[in-house]
Formats: sequence, structure tokens, C-alpha cells
Amino acid sequence: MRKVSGKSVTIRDVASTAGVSVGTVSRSLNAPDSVRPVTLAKVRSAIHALGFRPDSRAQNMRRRNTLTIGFVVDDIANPWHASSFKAADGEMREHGFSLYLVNTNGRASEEAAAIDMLQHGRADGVIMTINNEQDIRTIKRLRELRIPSVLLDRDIPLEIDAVLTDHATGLRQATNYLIELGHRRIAVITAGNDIRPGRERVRGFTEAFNNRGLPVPADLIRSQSLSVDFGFREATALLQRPERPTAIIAAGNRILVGVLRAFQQQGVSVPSDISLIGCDRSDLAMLYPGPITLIDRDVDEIGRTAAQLLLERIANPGERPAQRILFPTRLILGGSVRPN
Amino acid sequence: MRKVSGKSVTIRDVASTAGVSVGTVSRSLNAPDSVRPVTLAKVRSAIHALGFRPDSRAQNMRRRNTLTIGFVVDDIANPWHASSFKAADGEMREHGFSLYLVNTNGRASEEAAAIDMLQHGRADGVIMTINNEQDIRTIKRLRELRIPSVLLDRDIPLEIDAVLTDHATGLRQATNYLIELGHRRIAVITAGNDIRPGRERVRGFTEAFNNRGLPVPADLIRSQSLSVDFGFREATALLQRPERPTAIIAAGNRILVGVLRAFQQQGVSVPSDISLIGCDRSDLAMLYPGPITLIDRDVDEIGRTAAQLLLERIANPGERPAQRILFPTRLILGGSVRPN
DNA sequence: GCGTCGTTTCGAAACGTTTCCAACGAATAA
DNA sequence: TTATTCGTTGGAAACGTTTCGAAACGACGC
Repeated sequence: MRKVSGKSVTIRDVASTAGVSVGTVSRSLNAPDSVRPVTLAKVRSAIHALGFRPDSRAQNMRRRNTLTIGFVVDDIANPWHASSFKAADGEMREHGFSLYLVNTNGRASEEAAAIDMLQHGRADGVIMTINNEQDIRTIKRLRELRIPSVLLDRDIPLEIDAVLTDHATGLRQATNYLIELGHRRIAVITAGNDIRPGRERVRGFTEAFNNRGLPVPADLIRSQSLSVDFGFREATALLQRPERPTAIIAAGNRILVGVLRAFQQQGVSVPSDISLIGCDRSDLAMLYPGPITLIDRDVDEIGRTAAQLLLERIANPGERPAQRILFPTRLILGGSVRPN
Repeated sequence: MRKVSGKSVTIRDVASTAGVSVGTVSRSLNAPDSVRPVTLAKVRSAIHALGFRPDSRAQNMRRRNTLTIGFVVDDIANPWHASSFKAADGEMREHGFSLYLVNTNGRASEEAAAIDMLQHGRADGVIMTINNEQDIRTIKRLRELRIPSVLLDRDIPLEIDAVLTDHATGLRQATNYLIELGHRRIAVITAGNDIRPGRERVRGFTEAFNNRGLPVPADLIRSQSLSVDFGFREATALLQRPERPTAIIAAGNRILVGVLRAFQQQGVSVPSDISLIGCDRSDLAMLYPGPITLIDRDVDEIGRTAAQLLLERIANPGERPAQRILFPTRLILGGSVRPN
């Protein structure tokens, strides 16, 4: 809190102290090779003596950039988002960028406001996991976006880079696994068809049954939202049906939380009362006694790839066609499934 | 990606379109009451027609602020940090601020670099949970900090606002509870004495024994780090002792993860083989069968309070004495403890 | 008709950098 | 010797906004 002198030291102070012009100071910082060693030394010692650090605001203003990337998610307390943030942040930091984290709480209005704010001089690019691929406001903003962007696990019919997950295959594998163990009344709880993961997971689930000529248990497909509450509500309802499903696929890491909460409340144990498959590695999934069998994916690589894609766009702002990169999933066998 | 014209629209374009001066446009935006209604209308329609939005970089430059707050933690994947971020972010957003999230990975050098960067024009304030209260580099920076700051759950002998938790009482209560249930070989795993939570928790633990005239099990106090790995290592070692503790207090939410991992690996069940108390509400603690008895605190209120403290400092930059606000803990009984 | 006042607007300066162009001196080539 | 080039430096313009003092304008009182 020690505020010695009111004014902070600028490049002009350094220049006059070192007895050179401001241009020379600037070049000493940004292109030291272009200044004579003896001059450089004078400048450096002046900088050191005054404790000068360039003001980022002025640099951003003049350079027309910010070295900042917006990272937009609905909920950073979702461990998957936190992990992908960390991965993207690590990659970005290596290239001198920092990340603005915008938590939209799943509200489309905050999402739109975030994009508006970020693109007018607060960020050089955006990584987003939007909440609804059909929302008019968001789409409109994305279409007119002035800075490069990458979608994370979302898919929009616009020329935007995207890093996607092969959820369909993941769900197909998981469903096959359950079918092979004799399960037929298999429920899946997942996002609605307003986002790609919801659509793809339902597709994979359906295909698994179709491929074997088995009837698809359409009324056991609960596809609407990735929220904890939705998982809880649907699991509760499923457990109360006269003919309980013998297995549930909680396709979404927040959904898994809701499902386990329902199990806890109803005193249902896994896997003796019901089999369970989750999504995405998390402390909960890995340490829950069993542990829980899950459809995993490499969140670090996904986050890092998003960052790389964006960095490339920023470095070469040409009009390349959009890239869409697909990452595989992997079924990790735990102890939350038993034969039926 | 539609980049119509190379240049973006500035306040000058608006001025000439509306037939007024740039000053008037600026005042239309920032002090609409000071401009005649008919002029305001002209300006507004020009703004709308051109799709003008002021450039944040220029505003930051001229106004000498950024409406941005740095939020510095070692690991955003720690759910406690994620929750406090969300709470602080919500409060800040209401006041027009956004949050820069800086993930230091627990490295003191990155911590110092983050502070350096933030205070030179990237942020108007900082909320920090630093990694080591004794680190020279960090201390030095905090002493010379040019922007207001708030420490979250950390304590440094400097005039800096802080939002703290009454960990000592929390640990005393938890320890008392175990003692009353007949436990004597109680282990505690927690942070080292380089951060306040470590010191306070050990103090509370010790006091509980002292208050009853019982010998303090000094060799069961494992106080070094809040990491998952430390929790895992210490729990593993404790389980392998000839005289196992009958109860473990995992005093730190990451430590709890490590402890449960050790239990999982060694096939130890809770509470039949050993009693367990954790810290901080988390999906894992609440859904782990039992659930786990824990020392909780209101993370939302803590995060919000940190934000409010900082906002107040930013609004009134006077030299008030530092404020230190202490929040209580609460023992939430689960099913992870049984009488000994 | 003139001075005064209040409201509204104009225009320029300022914020702290970067970058461009001109200028300079020394070194090299003719 | 003069012309040319190269490396280095100085000085000013520029980035897009806010803000401040001055100017313009009407209304009003005398």
C-alpha cells in the first residue's frame, strides 16, 4: 500500500534519465538488437533505477492487441471445464497469453454479453463452450465475431474452428458393453439435442441397439440437460418406475453427480441394485467405491489443442477454412457394472 | 469471420455521421443527461447505424483502469477455488468488473510473475490465495503492490485485507467429536506451517487434546502440504503403521482425495476399518457412501466477501487500516465416523 | 440594446506506448 | 574527394477514448 509518489514512472522518465529519446527506450525493450550495446546499458540501468515496467494499457492501445484470451463456460465449478481451462491456460501462457475466465451460469444473455465485451478490445481470441447451439443471440454474435474463436465440444454451422469429442462411439461402446453383460433395460441421461454431445450420445446409444437388431428403449432415453438437477430428477424418476432399468448411463459428469445423489437419497447401491456408467474422469467417479466405470477422454489434450488452434488463427489471420478436430473416448472399466 | 471493412468504427466515425463532435459522442455515452435530447437521438441512431462499441483498450488507457480483477490461485481444478472464484466473480460482475484467472500451479515464480503482470495495467485489484506465506519474492511484491488486494485464507504480516477461516475451532470441534466417541489415536493430515490453515488446524487439533488433559499424539500430526499426493503418501504410511490410527482428519479438500485414494488402494473401508473426517463440501465428500463427516464453511460468502472488500478499497483508495474478516466453520455429521 | 448567466457544444490536449521517417555519423565504394 | 550505404538515434505521429477550457447560443433582467 506504500504509494510513494502519486505518478507512476513512464517511458519518458526512463528516456530523460538515460539521456536518450523515448523511441530508443522502446526499442531497447522490444528490439534490443537494434540498439548499440552502450546505449542499451544506459537504458537498462535507468529502467532498473526507476523500477520501470511498461503499462499494459498503453501497449494494448497502441499495438491493438491484449495478449488475452477469453475462456467462456457455463460453470467453472464443473471439473471438466476447470481441467480444460488449466490445459488451455498452460499452453497459452507459454505463448505469452493470459486467460479471461467468463462464467456465464448457463444464461444465454450473459453469454452474449461476454462475447460482446470480449471482442471489443478485451481479448484477442475466445475459447467457448456455449450453452445452446441454437440460441439466436449467441449465433448472431458468433457470425459477426471480429476475433478468432474455437468452440469446445460444441458444433455450429458456421466457419468456426472446433475441438470435438467422439461421443457417439463412446456411448455405443458403453451400451454394447452393457448389452453384452445381459442388460436390456438401459437408461441414458444426457444433454438435449440443442448441443452436440446430447445428439451424438443419443445417436451412439441408439445405434448400439440397432446394430444388434434389438429394440431401442426409447422411453429410457432422457435427453435434455447436462445439469446436476436434471440427472437427479431423471434418476429419481427412473428408480420409481415399476420396471426399473437395470443400468443407467450418466452421460455427463454433472449428471453423474445428480444420479449418485438420487441413489444416495433412495438408498440404492452400485452395482448390487443397479449398474452405472459415468462420463469423464473425476475425483468422484474414480474414488467412489467400485470405482465407477466410465467413458473417458483426454481433457488435457483437448484443452491444449483448442489453445493451439486459436494461437494458429491469431498468428495467421487469413481466411482458412474452419478446422474441426475430433478426439476419441475410451471406456475405463471400474466396478460399477455387473452382469444382468 | 466476416471482416467487411478492414478498419473498425471509432467514435470519430460516429461523430461525423451524427454531425457532432467526438466530445459530444463521448458524453452521450458516459453522461447522457448532459446532452440535449435531440442531439442524443442523433448520436444514438448513428451509433446504432454503424454498430459502434467503444474500444476497451482506449478506454482503459485514458481512464487509467481496466474494470478487471486478478484472481490468483494455485489450481482452479481445486473445487474450493472454483467455488470461491464463482462467488467472487458473481459479486464483481454486478459491479461491472471481470476476473482474470491466474493459475500458478503452485510455483512461486509464476505467482510473482502474475503479480508483476497484473499490477502494471492489467488489473485494478487482486484476490489471491498464495502458496507460501513466507516466500520472499511474493512478500516483496505484495509489499510494493500498487493496486488493492485481498488475501483469501492466507495471512501475511502486511497491511493487506484478508478473508480468513476459523480453522482452529473447526479442527478442535472435529477432534473433540472423535475423542468423545472414544478415539485416541487420531491422525491429522494438513498443510505445513507456511500457511495459516496449516498452523491453525494443528493448533486446534492440539488444543482439543490439551483441554482434556490428554497427551497430544504428536507423531500423528502430518503437517506439510495441501496436495493430493501428500494426502496419499501420509495416509498410506499411516495405514502401514503397526498401530494404525483409528481415525484420520483429512484437513484439506485435496488431501481428502489423496486419503481416499490410499484407502481405495489398500482396500480400507470407511468407517468400518477406520473413521474419517474431511474438509469442505464437495461432490466427493457428500456423495461418497456415508457420506463423509466434514468441517464445512460457506465458500460462497467467503468469496463474495473478498470481492466486496476489494470493491470497497477500489472505490475509496484511502489508507484505511487493513481489514481481516474471520468466517466460522461447521461440523457436518455424515456417516464416516464410528465410535471406537 | 447590452450584459449576464446557464446550457450545450466544440476542439484540442492528454493518457503511455510503438513505429515510421528523417537525420546523423561512420564506414565503404567509386 | 565525393557518393552511397549501413547502423543508430531522435522526434513526431498515431492508436481511440475522455475531459477540460473555451466558445456559441438563447433566455433573461435591466
